[in-house]
Amino acid sequence: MGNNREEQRGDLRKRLIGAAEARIVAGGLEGLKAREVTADAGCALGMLYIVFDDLDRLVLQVNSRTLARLGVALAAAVPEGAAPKEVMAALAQGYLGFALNNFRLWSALFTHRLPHGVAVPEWHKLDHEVLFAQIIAPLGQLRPDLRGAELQQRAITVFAAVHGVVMLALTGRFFATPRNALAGEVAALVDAMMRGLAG
Amino acid sequence: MGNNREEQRGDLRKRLIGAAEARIVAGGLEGLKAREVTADAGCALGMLYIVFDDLDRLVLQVNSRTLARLGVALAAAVPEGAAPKEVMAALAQGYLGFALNNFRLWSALFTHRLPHGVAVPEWHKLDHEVLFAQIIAPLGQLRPDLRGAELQQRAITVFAAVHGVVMLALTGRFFATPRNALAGEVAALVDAMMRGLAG
DNA sequence: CAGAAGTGTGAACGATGTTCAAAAGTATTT
DNA sequence: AAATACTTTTGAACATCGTTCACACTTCTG
Repeated sequence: MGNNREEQRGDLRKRLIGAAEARIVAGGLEGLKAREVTADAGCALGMLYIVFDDLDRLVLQVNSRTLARLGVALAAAVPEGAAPKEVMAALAQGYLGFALNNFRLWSALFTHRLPHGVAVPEWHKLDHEVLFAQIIAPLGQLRPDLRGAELQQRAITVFAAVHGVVMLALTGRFFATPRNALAGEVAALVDAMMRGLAG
Repeated sequence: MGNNREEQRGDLRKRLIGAAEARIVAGGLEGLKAREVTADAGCALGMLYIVFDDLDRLVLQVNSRTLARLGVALAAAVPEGAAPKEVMAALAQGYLGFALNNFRLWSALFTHRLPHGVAVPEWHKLDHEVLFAQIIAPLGQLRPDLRGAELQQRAITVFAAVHGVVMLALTGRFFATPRNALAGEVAALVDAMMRGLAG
């Protein structure tokens, strides 16, 4: 328990982020209310707007934590010394697994929007590198002709394709992809992309 | 101009949908306000809740119109008598073009959410078939082993992959895919998927 | 034309994010 | 230790939403 003011402020910061995360896990992004989260954290309503600028910035903090956890989960999903194609397949399945196991936190990453005209802070943008960082190396092996910005861009595209399949299956309210078919579809997509790329 | 009550009600319905569409085009989904849209349509606030159940149902009507237009745009994007791979490439570019040219209406298709526990009406679900309907035939030619539900499922996956790339590039607030690189990335993705599938 | 039935209205309600004057707490000075 | 200046916290008040519903108005019926 911190004694001086800085430590107490830091404590409150953590309590607010934790409470917000719990509320999102329990009821999704739209279940996050300023009054509830401050009550959970044991502070007055106004403190939220002193510690963070507004509710949106608090969500950004939760999202950054989720991204960090996602990075760890992806790294853990790749077997040691696997071939590039196997790394890709493992990363895709790891991504799908994380989305399934942390559905509401993962969903908040992509459904949260800042108000019009408000830019995403730079520190938060950088946290999104985990989404494609581990794709770059194996993709570079499959496509030695791609380098630097081009390679990174293609890695983003590969991620986006897998993400699209997972996203539409899990949050799309139209044509339902059955859960038991989802892993197979993701595998088929990655396999096709990799075979086509390496072709 | 309708004279009897049914016709007047139908007129109001159309005016409300048109006004809602215009508001979404002008300011996105979150720029759609009940008071503004009823003022635009020239009726009292309460009429919105008599003609439609609530604001969400009105958005569903706008989205259905957008989907219908998307279907037309996709059909127009495919050249006569093209080979399956070319049809796929043309559909993907057509989809990207529609998203770019109708950004806010297209965006509303995927960012709009119903409240927790409210199911999407069946008639609206069916309107989403245009998203993958035209993919089925060429995909079936490339993969004669896939049939029926499996083929349709794979078509959905192919659409979802392309959609993911377009979505993240256009609405993702992280890693920006430059606009001039987007068409090339989509083309590369479709090419890789098709080569891998047919391989 | 009187009354019944149906239709349209917009003030009022409840929920929500945000602000800010005042209260409570802490540090500094005398 | 008391008085004063400064900082931190509080929660009532505000503005903006979607939504409702008692009432006014219109149209049909006898």
